[in-house]
Amino acid sequence: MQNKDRPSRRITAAQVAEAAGVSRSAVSRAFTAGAYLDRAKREKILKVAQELGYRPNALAAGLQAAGRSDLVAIVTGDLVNHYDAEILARLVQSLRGLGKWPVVLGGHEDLREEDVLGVLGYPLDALILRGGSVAESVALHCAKLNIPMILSGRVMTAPGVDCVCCDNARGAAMAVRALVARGRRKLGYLGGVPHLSSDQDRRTGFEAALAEEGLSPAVLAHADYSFEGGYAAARDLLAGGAEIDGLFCANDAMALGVMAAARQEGGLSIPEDLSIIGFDDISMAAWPGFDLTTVRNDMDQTVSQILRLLSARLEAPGKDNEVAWIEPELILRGTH
Amino acid sequence: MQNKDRPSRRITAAQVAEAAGVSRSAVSRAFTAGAYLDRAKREKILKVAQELGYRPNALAAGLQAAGRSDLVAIVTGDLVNHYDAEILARLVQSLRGLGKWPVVLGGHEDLREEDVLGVLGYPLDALILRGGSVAESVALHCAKLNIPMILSGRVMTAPGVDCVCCDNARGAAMAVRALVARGRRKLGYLGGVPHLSSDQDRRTGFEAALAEEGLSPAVLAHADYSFEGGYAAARDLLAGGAEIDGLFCANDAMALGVMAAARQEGGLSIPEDLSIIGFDDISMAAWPGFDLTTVRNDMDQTVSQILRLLSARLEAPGKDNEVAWIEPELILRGTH
DNA sequence: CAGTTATGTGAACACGTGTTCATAGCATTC
DNA sequence: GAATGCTATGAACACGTGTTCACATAACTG
Repeated sequence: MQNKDRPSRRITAAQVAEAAGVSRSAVSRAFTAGAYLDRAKREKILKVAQELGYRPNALAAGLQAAGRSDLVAIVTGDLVNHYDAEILARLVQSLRGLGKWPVVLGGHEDLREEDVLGVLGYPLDALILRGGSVAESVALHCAKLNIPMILSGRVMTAPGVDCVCCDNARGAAMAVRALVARGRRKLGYLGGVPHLSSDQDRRTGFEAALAEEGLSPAVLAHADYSFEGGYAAARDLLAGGAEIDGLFCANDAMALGVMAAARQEGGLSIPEDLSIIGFDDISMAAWPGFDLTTVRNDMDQTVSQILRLLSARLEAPGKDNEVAWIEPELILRGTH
Repeated sequence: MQNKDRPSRRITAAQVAEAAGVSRSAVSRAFTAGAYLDRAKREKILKVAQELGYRPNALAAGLQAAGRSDLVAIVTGDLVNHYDAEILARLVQSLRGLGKWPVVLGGHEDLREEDVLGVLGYPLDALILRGGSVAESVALHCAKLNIPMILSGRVMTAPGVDCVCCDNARGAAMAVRALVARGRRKLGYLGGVPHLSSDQDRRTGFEAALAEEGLSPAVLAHADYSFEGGYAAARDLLAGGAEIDGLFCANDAMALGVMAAARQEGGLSIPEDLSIIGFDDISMAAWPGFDLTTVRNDMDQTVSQILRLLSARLEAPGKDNEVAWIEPELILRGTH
């Protein structure tokens, strides 16, 4: 039916060669920096190529030098969480700086493990996994395929797997000490999904720091990391008559929800009636009207460490796995 | 230096064939649904493949049947804008439903046109471009490469380019009428980047609707689509003594910033002293504490239209270009 | 001038797949 | 029993590129 030279096919180097009256090799060389090629010839080829709209097929090129496809998969957390969205933006930008192309997965609630495994069909330079519960299974497959994996927000010990993680327990302890220093004694913890290690670490850090002060938790609750979840949890706590004067939340979004509920449903003043500290330091936390005291889980550091580990791994694929710890920092604003 | 059969190379179909004692063709057939292959043989091959951790190389497979690489590039807007982040999340999820892999670009302020052109090196099934100012130039290159392009948030007439766009002027008019119905007469417009057509359309729609009511704009200002920008703009307006009783903002983030500034810097009550209406209806607009009246730029509809146009284009590459209009909807909450 | 080195060039190969082609065995049909 | 159709299989090809190889030619060097 269709012509053999149907225009819907992409222009190929051979066609450029024919049009320019040179060999196909010359065309390839024209697009390869530092290749031996007569200057005038190269210019002519590039001109013809531009006219025809030719561009070397990256798929074919990637097939060539196995082990450098320049594709990097990113499995991101739910983008409704602003922390994940901001991390992703920085990650995409930085990867481009390294000449890599990011293939993005996830970003919504229900990430299918099947999809993550599917992307491994591509000879990825690396897989960057943010948090998530599928890490173990994915790491196994990555190992067999010799695809480096970088885990962010969690620690895992496996060959070829590097990790970037915030010292969650320490961050939680900083929050506790700040609350205690303000005279708060009846402290609660509002966690997220309990089976995530980051949540567990923040909770145990909270409890340990509390114990050091000779205190015990007044409340241990959990929601779903969302503003709405934090709002609902706080409303339930207030309705249940929970007596707390300070609340440490496992992320900023929930903390903001708690603030809204405390003010609107409970008629409380913050921080007079209730101190609140969040975690992450998303850009929203600094907004006037929120002015949230929080534990910074530094995004710039996280991303730059991810990129450092990535570069190191690409340079020495067999090197020992490494864990880069991000030091939390307490950002004092107006809610504690 | 390194062994020819060094383990750092990906397992290939030929190796599986040798290990299973079959031909390489058989291995390929084992992974191809509906191919003639003895059932026992297929099972054996799949078993050996799993043991070796073999997975067909998607790059080589994509090279095979030209025109179906299953790669789709998404050029997203700044992910600090929650609207773009939420759209991206939905887009990524939906594309996976179509079996496509999204390569994501942008997400930050300074998108380099060079990057967008670079991704065209891959034989993309399509390029999805959100807003942006690089559309014309990119469309030209896409046309030459026969890569379908879908533009969202803007309209452009070019062969092979389909568009999804909100009726911005109509949305602005809805906001104006709602404000006038509330008795507001001194209305201002706070726009975003003035050279974007979406901003222009919202502004002209604002002015036209105002003219229909026999009014003229009290203020025409603009910021950068961010909360901080909205805050600063509102502060300046207040300091400059601008007399307005209603403000229509070109997106929700700025509207929220304006609210914060009006309350904190100007001591104003909303909506008693100043009515505010935003645009987009990001999830944050519904948060208690904000409760922002806004013009919904429906994300689900936008994404589903993008996917519909994508499917149609893939099915019939030569079909006429199409523009899908999204009808804006006024969401009445507490700030107008 | 002979000898070495640097520069150009096209043919051929390799990358790893999906698919066509030709062939063969086997079962079913008339 | 011959003819037909279906299933199964390996060899060979095509996809589009980067790079090596072999071989020229030109430019230096002593």
